Amino acid sequence: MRYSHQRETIKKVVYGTDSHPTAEWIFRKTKNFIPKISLGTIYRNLKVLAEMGQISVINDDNISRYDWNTNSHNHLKCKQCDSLIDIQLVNDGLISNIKKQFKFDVDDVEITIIGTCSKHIK
Amino acid sequence: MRYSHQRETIKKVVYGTDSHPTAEWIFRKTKNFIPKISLGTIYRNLKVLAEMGQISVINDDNISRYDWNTNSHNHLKCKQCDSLIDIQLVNDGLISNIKKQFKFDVDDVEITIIGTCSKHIK
DNA sequence: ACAATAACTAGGAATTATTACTAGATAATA
DNA sequence: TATTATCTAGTAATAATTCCTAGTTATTGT
Repeated sequence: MRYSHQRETIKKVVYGTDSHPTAEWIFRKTKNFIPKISLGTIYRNLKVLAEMGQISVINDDNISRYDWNTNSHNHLKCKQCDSLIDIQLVNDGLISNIKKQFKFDVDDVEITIIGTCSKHIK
Repeated sequence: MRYSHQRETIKKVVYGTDSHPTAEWIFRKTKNFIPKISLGTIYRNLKVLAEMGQISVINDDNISRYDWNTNSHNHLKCKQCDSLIDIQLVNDGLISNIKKQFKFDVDDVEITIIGTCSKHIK
């Protein structure tokens, strides 16, 4: 893996937000630093960064979002403003329970809680 | 909403499997009954069936899968064979806890457990 | 049963997100 | 500094899904 200015810049952009941005958003932001960067470069580097475990990919309504936070965590998804909020749920017994009950080796637990965030509740 | 032979057939196809099929799979199956049906008709009717609450939509790796089971339930997703297995986890306190802790009105809790299913564990 | 009509369909074009391809640019190395 | 393997920009291709339209069909009132 060779150093690349593009990849480092993309990484900084992802690390600079909590907004779980899409590739398109990252593209627009990165263009502020490298105006001639192409969308293909964004996708290719997001993929390798994910493979290297430096960012994680979130699957939201058939579009990929990216997250600097690679620790296993969960999301509140607001239907009204479409935002994703990070939370940390503790599911102590869950993994061993699943393993016992279904003979299923757990790698990851994805929990997304869908509803309405505090901004829209009066 | 008018009766439509196409929609009824699509619904039967979805209700006839536990495999969480994609639109493409449903298209192929439905063609056995209505050879000239078009993919657009499949998508349009899957959408209205979902809006009517007669089927549910699962978001799996940026492709939509459909499920006759509209009760809130969870999935085990096997990395090896890419299958989705229905399970029912009880999260009693979770919803009221989320509401209290984050002032977030919960509509639905999506839990997908990713790993390796029993078929691949010797 | 029949005509009027609003909703539905087939077929294809358009859109969106993403990946693939290629000639030229650039980081690593000797 | 020359070599070379990897990377990029730009563009074409692909995949999933939605949109559009002329023609078809279920429904409703007669």
